[in-house]
This record gives sequence, C-alpha cells and structure tokens, in this order.
Amino acid sequence: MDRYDPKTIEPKWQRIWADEHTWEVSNDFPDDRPKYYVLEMLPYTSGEPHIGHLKNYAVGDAVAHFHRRHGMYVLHPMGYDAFGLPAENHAIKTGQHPRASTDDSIAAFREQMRAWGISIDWTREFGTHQPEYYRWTQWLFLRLYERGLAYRKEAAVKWCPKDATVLANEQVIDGRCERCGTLVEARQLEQWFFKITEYADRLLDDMTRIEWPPHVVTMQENWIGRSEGAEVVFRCEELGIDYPVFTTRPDTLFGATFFVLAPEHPDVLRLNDSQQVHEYVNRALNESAEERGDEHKQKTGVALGHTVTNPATGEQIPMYVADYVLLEYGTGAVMGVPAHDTRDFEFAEAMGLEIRRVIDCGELPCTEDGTMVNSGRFEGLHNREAYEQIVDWLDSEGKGKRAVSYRLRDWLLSRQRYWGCPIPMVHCETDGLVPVPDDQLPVELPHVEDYAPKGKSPLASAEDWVNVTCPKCGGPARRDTDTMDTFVDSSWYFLRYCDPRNDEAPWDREVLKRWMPVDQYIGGVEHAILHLLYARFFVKALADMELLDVQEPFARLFTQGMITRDGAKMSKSKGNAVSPGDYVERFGADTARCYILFIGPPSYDADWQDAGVGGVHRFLSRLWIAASEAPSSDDEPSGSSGLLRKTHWAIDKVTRDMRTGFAFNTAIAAVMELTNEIYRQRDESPPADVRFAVATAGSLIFPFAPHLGAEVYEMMTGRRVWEEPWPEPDPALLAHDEIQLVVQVNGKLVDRLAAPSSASQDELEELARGSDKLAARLDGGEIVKTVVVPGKLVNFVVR
RNA sequence: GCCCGGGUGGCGGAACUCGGUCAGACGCGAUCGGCUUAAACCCGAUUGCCCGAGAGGGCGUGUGGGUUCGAAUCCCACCCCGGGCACCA
Repeated sequence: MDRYDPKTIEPKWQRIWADEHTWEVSNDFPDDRPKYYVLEMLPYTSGEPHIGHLKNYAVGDAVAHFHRRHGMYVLHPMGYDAFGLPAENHAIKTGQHPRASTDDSIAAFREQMRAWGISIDWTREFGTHQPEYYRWTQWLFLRLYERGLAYRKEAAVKWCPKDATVLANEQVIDGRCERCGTLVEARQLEQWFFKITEYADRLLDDMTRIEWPPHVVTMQENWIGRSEGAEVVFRCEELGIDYPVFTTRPDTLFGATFFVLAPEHPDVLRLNDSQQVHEYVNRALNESAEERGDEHKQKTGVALGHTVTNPATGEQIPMYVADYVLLEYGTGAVMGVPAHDTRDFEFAEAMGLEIRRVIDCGELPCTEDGTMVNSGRFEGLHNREAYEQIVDWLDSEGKGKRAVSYRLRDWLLSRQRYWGCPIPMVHCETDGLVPVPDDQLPVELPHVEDYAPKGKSPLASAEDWVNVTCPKCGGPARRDTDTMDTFVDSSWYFLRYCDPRNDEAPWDREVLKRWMPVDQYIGGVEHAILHLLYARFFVKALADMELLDVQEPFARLFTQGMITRDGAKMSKSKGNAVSPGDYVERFGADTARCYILFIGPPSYDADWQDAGVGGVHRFLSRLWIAASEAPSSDDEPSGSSGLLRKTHWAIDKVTRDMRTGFAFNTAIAAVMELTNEIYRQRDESPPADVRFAVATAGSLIFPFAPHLGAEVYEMMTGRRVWEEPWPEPDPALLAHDEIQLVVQVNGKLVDRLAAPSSASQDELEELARGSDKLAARLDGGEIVKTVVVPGKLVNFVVR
C-alpha cells in the first residue's frame, strides 16, 4: 500500500474495536474514572440515514473521544425511535408492513454507524418498538396514571384528516399538521392526556439549572407562556352564575364595558339558543385553526341578550359570544376593555360598544402605562400601583384573586393509529377504566394486516386482542385501542440506556444515579420544544415518584445546524439529498466526517458542496503520506525547531477549540496547518521532530477521523491512540523569544520589526523610533504622542 | 407586532470573549507553471477590489453617525436575511 486507502484502513480498525469491545462500558464501574454520558438524539426509523445524521454522530463521537482521552468513563449508546406515524406512513408508501420496514431501516442505520466508525457501546442497543422496551413504556404510563398525571377527558382536540388521528398541540404548526402539512380540524373527542401543565412552573424555573443554548431556552419559555395576572369574577345576577375571567390587566377593570365567551364555552347555548347563536357557534367550530387564528380578520360576534356585573363599577355590561376568545386559554371568557386592548378595541368598534378610557396614556387603543382616570377611588394613581391595589381590593371583597395562566396545554398522547405502543388499559362495563396489572405487561401490539388509518384505531379490528376479561371483576371488557404518541417512547429512552437489559424494572435506581444526567446531549433544533420539553416533564414526574434522582435529564445541550446543498434545503422530492453512504464509499468515512465538521461551526447551518469534499480527502491523504514517508528515529524530540513549535501550537489550538465549545472547524484547520508545516519543514527538521509532528497530527485528528488517526499514530509509535491521554502543549514551546513589533503612524502600519519578547516598553519605543520606514513616513511631522502596546506595537500620533 | 441569531473576497468560513501586526487562517473555486504522448491524480506559484508596466498608491468587514492614538470588534440609529412566538386576554 503506497497511498491513502480508507477501504483498507477503516475496516481494519472497525474490526479491532468490535473484537475488543473497545467502547463498551460496564455498570460495575471498574475503576474510579469519572463518568461522562454523551448522547446524540436517537434516529427515527423511516428510511435510510441522511447527511444530518452523519453530522449529529460525527459531533457526538468527537465529544466522546475527547472525553475518553481526558480520562473519563464515557457512556455513548445507540438505539432507534421506531414507533410512530412517519414510520407507519413510510411503510404504507413502500407497501411493507411497518414492522418489516422499521427493521430494514434499523439495519441500515446500524450498518452505517459501524461504517462511519462511531464509537458506540453496542451492548446497550434497542428499538422502542421492541416489547422488552415498550413493556416499560407501558409500566411508566401506569405509574403516571396512578398519580393522576395520565387521565382521560373529552375535549376539543386537533384532528388531522389526512393522517386520521388526533395530534398534540405541539404537533400543530400554524394550524397545520406538523407531519403532512394538512389543515387540522377541531373535534370533540375523549382522549388520553398527560398533565404536563402541573409541571409548568418547574419546567420554567429549572431552566436555570441547565446549560442550554439561549434560543432553545427562550423557545421553551415562550411555549410554556407563563402570564401573571388576576382572576376576576363577573356575576350574571339574572341567572345567578359567576363567570371568572383571567386578565393580565386588572388595573383596567373600570374600563370593562362588555364581556365575551368563547364559542365552545358550554354556557353559550344555555344563555341563548337562538338560531343566530347556533349558526355563529357552528361556523366558528368548523373553521380551521388557521382561518380562525388570522389576526387581521374582521372581528365578529353575537350578543347573548344577558348582562354581567362589572365588579368594579357595579354596571351591567352586555355578554357576547365571539370567536376571538379561545376556550382553552384562561377560563374561556374575557372581560372586554376596548380602550386598552387592541382586540377588544376592534371588537367594540365592530359592535358599536362603549370605549372608556381608564388610563391616561396615548391615543386609543393604548397598552402603555399612565395615570388612572375614570376609576373611582383608584383615580390618580399610577396604573402599576393601581394594579396591586385593585387585586387586593377584589380579594378582600371575594370578587377575585391573583392568578397565573399558561399557554402550555396538557399533552394529548393517544393516537388512532396502528404503529405505536398500546395503551395498557381496559374498558369494563362494570368497573369502567381498569389498568392492566404490571405482571401482564407488555400488552403486545397484535399483528394486523390492515393497518391503514381509518379514523378509529386499526387495533379495534383485532377482535381476539381487543376482547379481554376485566382484571378486576373478570367480566367482559375491551382493550383501549389507541396507541401512544411516539414522543412518549422517546421521553425516557436515555434512562433505559443506563440499564438496558433489566427485566425486573425499567432501570435500577442506583445505576441511574451513577450515569445520569446526560452530560452532553446533541441534536437538531427542531426538537427544541416537543421532545426536549416532554423528556424534561417525564424526568421530573419520575423524580417525584422517587424512581430516579435527577431533576433534569440533559445538563448541556448542543443543537446542530441544518445541512443544505448548494444553498438549497435537501429533500428527497427535490432529488438533491446527499446520501452519506455514497461519500463514505467514494472517499471513506473519515473524509465524510471531517468534511461535515470542517465546512463551518457545527451549530450553524452549513452548505454541502461536493467540490469541497475533495479538499478534505486531500488533507487526510497528505497526512497518511507524511506518515508513510516519515524518517526513522528512536529519539525523543528535543530542542525547539520550528516544526516542534508548530506541533505544540496545534495541540494548544485544537484543545482550546474543543474545550471552549464545538469549534471543530477551526480545530481541523489547525491540523491542516500542522500537516502543511510538516511538508514544508520535514527535510530540514530533526527526524525525531518529524515523527513527533506526524504522530501528534494523527492524535489530534483522531476524534474527527478515528481510523486515519489510529493508523497514523500506530505507524509512528506502534501504540494505540485511543489508549493514550490527550496531548498537552509544552508552554516553553508555545512562547516565542522574538515578537514582531508593529510600527504605526496614526494607527496605520508603516513597518514591522523583530523585537525580543522580553523588551520593555521603553526599549520597544526606542526600537520603533529607529525604523527607516518611520523616518520616511514622518517627513517633518511632529510626534505628539506615543502609544506602546507591550508585545505588540508602537503607535506614533503625528501632526 | 414582540423576542433571539446573523450580514466579512467568486464560495464555505477565520479573526469578532480582552478594540491593537497593512482583515481575510483553513479549505473550495479560478489563473499560471511543472509532471504526462494526453488527461486525471499529484506538485509549485498567484488570487479582496480598483488604478499602475513596475515601484507604489487608493478603497475596503450591510448603511449612516459616534467614541478612540487605533474599530470587523464598543455605542446609537437604520436596512436586509434566517429562526421563534403571535387574536394567549
């Protein structure tokens, strides 16, 4: 072999790592190395790995290797998110049974991960669709049920007509199904929910305990949407009904001139069942979320012919039904303060209602602060002050109290689809909802041939499976035929990795105590809300049940940017998707991995350009050739040759780039520089220095190109690079005894001089004054000031 | 509308934490040369823009201002691109 041949090198090392179980870690913790848990988000099994996966695992693997070589015991596992709608849709499209297509996809992922040389502990591998796994998903569901955190209720839910299933709030983007883009409809259905809202405050507050990118934190904060305000009671005297509303502006209470209920509010038709109201309500219910949510839409509504009492003024104000009020938020009713709320203002204008200013601010409608007017005894106060006093007053009168409201809704988890984890509950005519006893888990997903979505769960047709005896009374009962949202499966997989073969429990608490939390989590920003919020909720709920001992699953989060190709988003339909397999085949895994890390900071979006791949391959090839041509020497490097200095510079640069974050692009560039320097200086440098430089280049490139790194290091030293500690730079070789002194006139460079790094400020100035070019540049001008920056420059201010 | 990012050569990007070496590391692309019957590969040189034969000069980090001996870096205003939230009371 006389040229760089990844087809030989890569399988060679992969075999060694597999045969020797190099990356496996034991729960017995053989020594006192500190643990480090690095995890990339598990792949979703519809189809083959794409370039985003390559990036994800290239990043994670670099982190894993770096920490191993810093003496840590690194857990780096792998599994598959195998249930769910996209996998099922993929199966329908390819005409395969989801089980078969999922298994094909898993095989493809497993194959690629090995070909990429990712350092995974394969003994911990699993798929979330395996009964050994989802048995515990069901077990956890039952624990949540016991604590009242999983419950059934009838509610207006989001329904995707194309996928024929309900969706979680989080899976509806701009009124459309996140998966297929279809406009979602509202349906009134009884469904399973997780009570994530109970954790809203903790999910918000605990964000200070984790190191996550600020924009992800903001996204979660926005999503939870905590608002502080007051609940104020408006009484309908005529019917003797109290209507509480939530408001963030109790200070504007005196300006409430009307009162509005959401169309879905159960009292609307009781208050008025005229044809006009019926029509209005029906139209609102049939509107898509997108149409209804359009901010620019003309406000509409219908008077209900009743009044409520404004608790501040005692006035009777008219009641309306209007579709700009949402049932899900607050109490499904609002007080209308047209002077100080833009929506209420528009509504009042459309309906011809009174607009009464109660804060002296700008032009109406205005939401600014100011002095209270038309507000009884709160007159003249600043509105912020009035806010507090009005709430206190309401409280003392029993007409209201401080309150907090959230945008976050409970997590709707049931799906009317086949390919998912069955919900372990039975419906008994006598006993109602009955949980399946733990010792009967898992409730296995039956094999169903006709699994196409049809609006009710395909499981309902598996009669043998559906009909069971009630665990409580032994009478006839039916299984719940819905399956769980895939996000349930992925809300706890990182816990199972710690103890994946446990068949007594989902995990051993003591084992979890040692591995958790995940020290570094890596994945796409598209999961900033859904998965990351759900997983945090699960961990908090499980901590409350004393099943584990952390409050947060992911101590640090890194979100990688998307890969585009030649500036365009990649997609199968455009036919511009980059298949990582093709590039691994052509250039080797090391090249593909390095290239994807080299094209830019991994957190940014980056553009894949075919032409660029060759450059990285050339670099790796040059490094290999440098190793094969290195002179022999048994000496240790000594002295301070230029090459030796460059080598230590590279160690320092790569180490700092990896420490300070994920600056892999500049770390790889530094190894390129070192390699270029080896070529420039290898003929003049001592052989020991050349060997050391090449070995170090191999050692430094190892986290990114593990096969080549191991090969080059072995060629130079006969040793295994992953068993070596991460190199440390020699400070003496980082320092230079000579600096380049810059001479400036008025901030513009006129000369560069060599100066001893030990020179004092006066000496530097003296030296600079001696510059020929300075003299030429001065040309009779007068030096009015001199600025000396030690170790860098001398600037003469000249008039 | 509100909240985050970000605007640097033909391109991807460095430097931008601490203002300080004519900004442009590293790589791609391009041009020229070498090797070759030839091409590819490989090797070497050049490559921000403008003027100039050259020496050299001028201009340059989205735009306009400011602070400073000195600004891509700090401050103010504005423009553009990307992302998040948005009839949430």
